[in-house]
Amino acid sequence: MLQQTTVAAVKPYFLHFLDRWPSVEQLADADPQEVMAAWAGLGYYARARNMLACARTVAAQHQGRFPEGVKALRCLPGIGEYTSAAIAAIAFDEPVAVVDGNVERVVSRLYAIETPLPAAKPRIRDLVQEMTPSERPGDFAQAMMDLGATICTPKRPACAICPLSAPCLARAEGRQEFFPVKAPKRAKPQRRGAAFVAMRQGDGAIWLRRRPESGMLGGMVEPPTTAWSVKADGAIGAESAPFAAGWELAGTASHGFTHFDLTLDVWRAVAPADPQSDGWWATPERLDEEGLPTVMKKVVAVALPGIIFRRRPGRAAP
DNA sequence: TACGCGTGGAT
DNA sequence: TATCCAAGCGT
Repeated sequence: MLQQTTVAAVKPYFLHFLDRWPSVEQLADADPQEVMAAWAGLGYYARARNMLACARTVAAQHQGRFPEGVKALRCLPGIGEYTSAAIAAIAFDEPVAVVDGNVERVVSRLYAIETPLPAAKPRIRDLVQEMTPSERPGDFAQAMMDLGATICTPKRPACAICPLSAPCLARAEGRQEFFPVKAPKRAKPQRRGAAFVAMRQGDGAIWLRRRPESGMLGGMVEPPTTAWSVKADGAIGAESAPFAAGWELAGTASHGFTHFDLTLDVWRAVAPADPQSDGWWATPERLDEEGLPTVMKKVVAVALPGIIFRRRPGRAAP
């Protein structure tokens, strides 16, 4: 959960998952759709699929206990170089280099590394491996990460109280804010599409479907949307709807993803009882449990201004 | 190696 | 408002 995600965002999800699936075996036996719904709002949904696959592997092939050693850990789904090293060092006392974004920043300043990231990663990993003590390597790893998170921060690092200020080469030159050097990132393209929110007469249930397992929002629930194409001028027409109905334009929903910005035209209609399309009806009370990703909650909110999503772990309803 | 992959808080 | 960035991974 903590991969590329802050502790504050993760905490309520983590507590809920531990409560709902307290052991590796229980998670391994979980309903995948329920796991995806429980992850909704946390982002990077491949992590949820990987975590479930990881639990199944640990349960089936390792008697429900995580294997010791970075190499065995590294073979598990969703556990890469950082996570395998963190588990090995913190849980199994293995003196391996644990390098996350915080440590990259600390070390790049400590040695004033001019090579841009991510090209500098191998060099940083070697330096951290040299620094890692054989005694309490897990505490060392967490101390380095916490140093980066609380003192050696991206903006305005607190060098005055930093235990590494004396040997820090960047600090000596007064250039700490210029590290780490990063490769330039490309501009975010704009994309456009349409979403179709169909309501059933009577109970106001909404027509939903599940997205393909791979790709954007893989395995997540949505009101039907078109493909998201390179931005064109003007609204996308109701002829793109998954079924015929009295579609009317309700507005637009915008959402920024990591690598593009999306604008969706939101169409609304009272639909036939049987749309003759892949999907299912979800009543307003059930919408929370369906676990819509954030962009889809925005879509529904545009179509139905009265709707309120409650179960966003740890956050007030919008 | 470079890119695809979410979301929300801080500045 | 715009930008950055967070306990990265898989392909």
